[in-house]
Amino acid sequence: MNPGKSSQKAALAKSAGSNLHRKLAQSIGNQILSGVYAPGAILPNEADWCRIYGASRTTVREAVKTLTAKGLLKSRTKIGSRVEPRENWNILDRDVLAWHMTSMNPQEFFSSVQEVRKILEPEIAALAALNRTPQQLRAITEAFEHMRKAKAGLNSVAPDVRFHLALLAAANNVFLTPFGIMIEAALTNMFEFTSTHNPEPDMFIPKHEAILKAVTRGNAKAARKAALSLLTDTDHTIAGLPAKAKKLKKA
Amino acid sequence: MNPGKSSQKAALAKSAGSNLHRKLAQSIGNQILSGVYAPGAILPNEADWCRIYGASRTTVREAVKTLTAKGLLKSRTKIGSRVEPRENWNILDRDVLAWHMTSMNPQEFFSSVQEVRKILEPEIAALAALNRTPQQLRAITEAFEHMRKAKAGLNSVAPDVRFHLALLAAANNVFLTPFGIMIEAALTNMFEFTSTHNPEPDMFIPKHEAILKAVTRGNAKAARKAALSLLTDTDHTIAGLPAKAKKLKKA
DNA sequence: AATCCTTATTTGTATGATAATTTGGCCAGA
DNA sequence: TCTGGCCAAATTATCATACAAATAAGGATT
Repeated sequence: MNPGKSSQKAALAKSAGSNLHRKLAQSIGNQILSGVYAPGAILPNEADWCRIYGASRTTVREAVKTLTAKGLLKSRTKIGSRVEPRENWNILDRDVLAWHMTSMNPQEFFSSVQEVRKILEPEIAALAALNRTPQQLRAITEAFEHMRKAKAGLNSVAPDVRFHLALLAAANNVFLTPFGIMIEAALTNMFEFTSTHNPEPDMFIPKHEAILKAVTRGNAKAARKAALSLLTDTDHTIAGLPAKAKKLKKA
Repeated sequence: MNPGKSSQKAALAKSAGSNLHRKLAQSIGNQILSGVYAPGAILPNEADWCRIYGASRTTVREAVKTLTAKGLLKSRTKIGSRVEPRENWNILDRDVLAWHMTSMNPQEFFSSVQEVRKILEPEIAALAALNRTPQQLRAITEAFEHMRKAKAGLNSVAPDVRFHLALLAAANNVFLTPFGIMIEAALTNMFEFTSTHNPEPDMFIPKHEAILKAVTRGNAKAARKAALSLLTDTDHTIAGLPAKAKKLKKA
C-alpha cells in the first residue's frame, strides 16, 4: 500500500461500514451527489483512484461496480467512467438517498418528499384498507401500540416509521415498496426538527389511530382522508420550522 | 478458463452485454427474481460460482457486488451471501425490473402497474402543468408531434414513452423520476398486446393531446383529468386482452 | 480528403496469495 | 452441568501482477 495519501484516507475513516470498497463507494458516491463530478463528466480512472485512496485496483473496481449498479456511472473501455444523467440515478436506493441528503437543502428535501407523500400515502392507506391481510393488519396495530406507549420523544420515531412501512406493505403493490426508503428517511430526519419545535407532539397519535381504525374497518375512503389529514398536519409542523437549516443526518 | 461447463455457460450466452461480470449478474439476478433462491437463502459461495460459470473470482465478485448494490444480496464473512427480503430489492432499477418481468405473470404486472400509474400520473400531469419550464414543455410537445406523425404501430411506442417521460421530468420532483423505468417498461410491453387487439389505436392521440393542451395552459385540474382519462382507456384496452398470457419481453 | 492501420489508453479478466472476520465447536474451570 | 474463553475452519476482503480486449486518436497511404 502506498503511504502518504493521508488527506483522502482521513475522509474515508469517517465512513461507516468496515468494508474498504464500501467506503470508497460512499466517498465517490458522495462526490457525485454533491456535484464534484457532474453528469456527463469523466471520473478519474481506476489507476487514479488507486493512488488517491491507496487501495488496490480490485477494491476500486468493486466500488465502481457498486456505483454503476445504482445508476450513477457507466464504464467504457478506453473512455473511463462517465457520470450518468440524473434521471438514471436510483434515488430511492438507501445509499444514494443518504448521499443525496448530505448535500441537499433540508427545505427542498422536505418539500419534495411531502409533495410525493401527499400523493401516495392517502392512496396507500386506501389500498391497505382494501388489500391488507390479517397478519399485515396485526403489524400495523402493533406499531401503533408501540407509538402510543412511547408517546413523544426519540423512542417514538422507530414505531412511527414501522407504522408507515407496515401500512405500505399492506397496500400489497410491489411498485410502491421502494418508497419505504424515502418515508423512513423523511420521518427519521423530521424528528431532528419536530422534536424541538412541535408544540403538541401527542396530537399525531389520534391521527394515526384514525388511519388504523379505517384500515381495520376496511374503509378505504376514511383511510385516505385520515392519511391526508395527518400529512397536512405534518406540513404545518414543517412550515413552523426556523428558516436556517440544520445539517441533515444520513438515513 | 475451465472447459466442460457448457450447460450453464450456454444460458449465459443469451444474455446481452459483452461484459462477463454483467452476464453473471444477470444470470444470478434472474435466478433470485424467479425464486430459485428465495429471500433468506444462502447462495453458493464465490468458489462455487467460479466452478459453475467457469469464471474467475474477480469477475464473480464484481457480479455479486452489482447485485448487492441493487439490494438483492448481502454478503458476510464466513456466512456467504444471503438473499435480502423483497422490500429491500430496488424493483425500480432497470435491471431488476427486467429480471422481475421475465418471471412474472403479465396480468399481475399490468394490474400492479396500472394501479400505481392511476395514482401517480394524474398528479404528475398536474404538477407538470404547474412546474414545467419552457424547455420541458417543448420536449413534451415534440414527443407528441412524433406520436401523431407515427400514428399507430411499432413506431409510435418510442414517442409515446418519450411523451410520458417528458411529462414526468416536467413535474420536477426527484422522487418521482424512478417511476420512469416502470412507465417505460409498461408502455413498451403493452404494445405487444394492444397493437393487435386495440380496435381503435388512434383514439389515444386526442387523449394525449388533451394532456398536452392542459399542461401548456398551465391548467393543473384539466391535466389531472385528462391523464386519468387516458389511463382509464388503457385499462379497458388491457381488460380486453385474451386471458392466456404471452411471455413478456424484458425492458 | 478519405481510408486504413497502428498505437496508446483504459477497462475487463485471470491467477494466486494473504488478511480479516466470525461461526461453531472444543476445552478448561467453576 | 454450565460458563467462559479460546482455537480452528470457512468465507469474504484485499492485494499484487499479468495479460486480454476494446476503442479513440493520430498517423500513413492513397
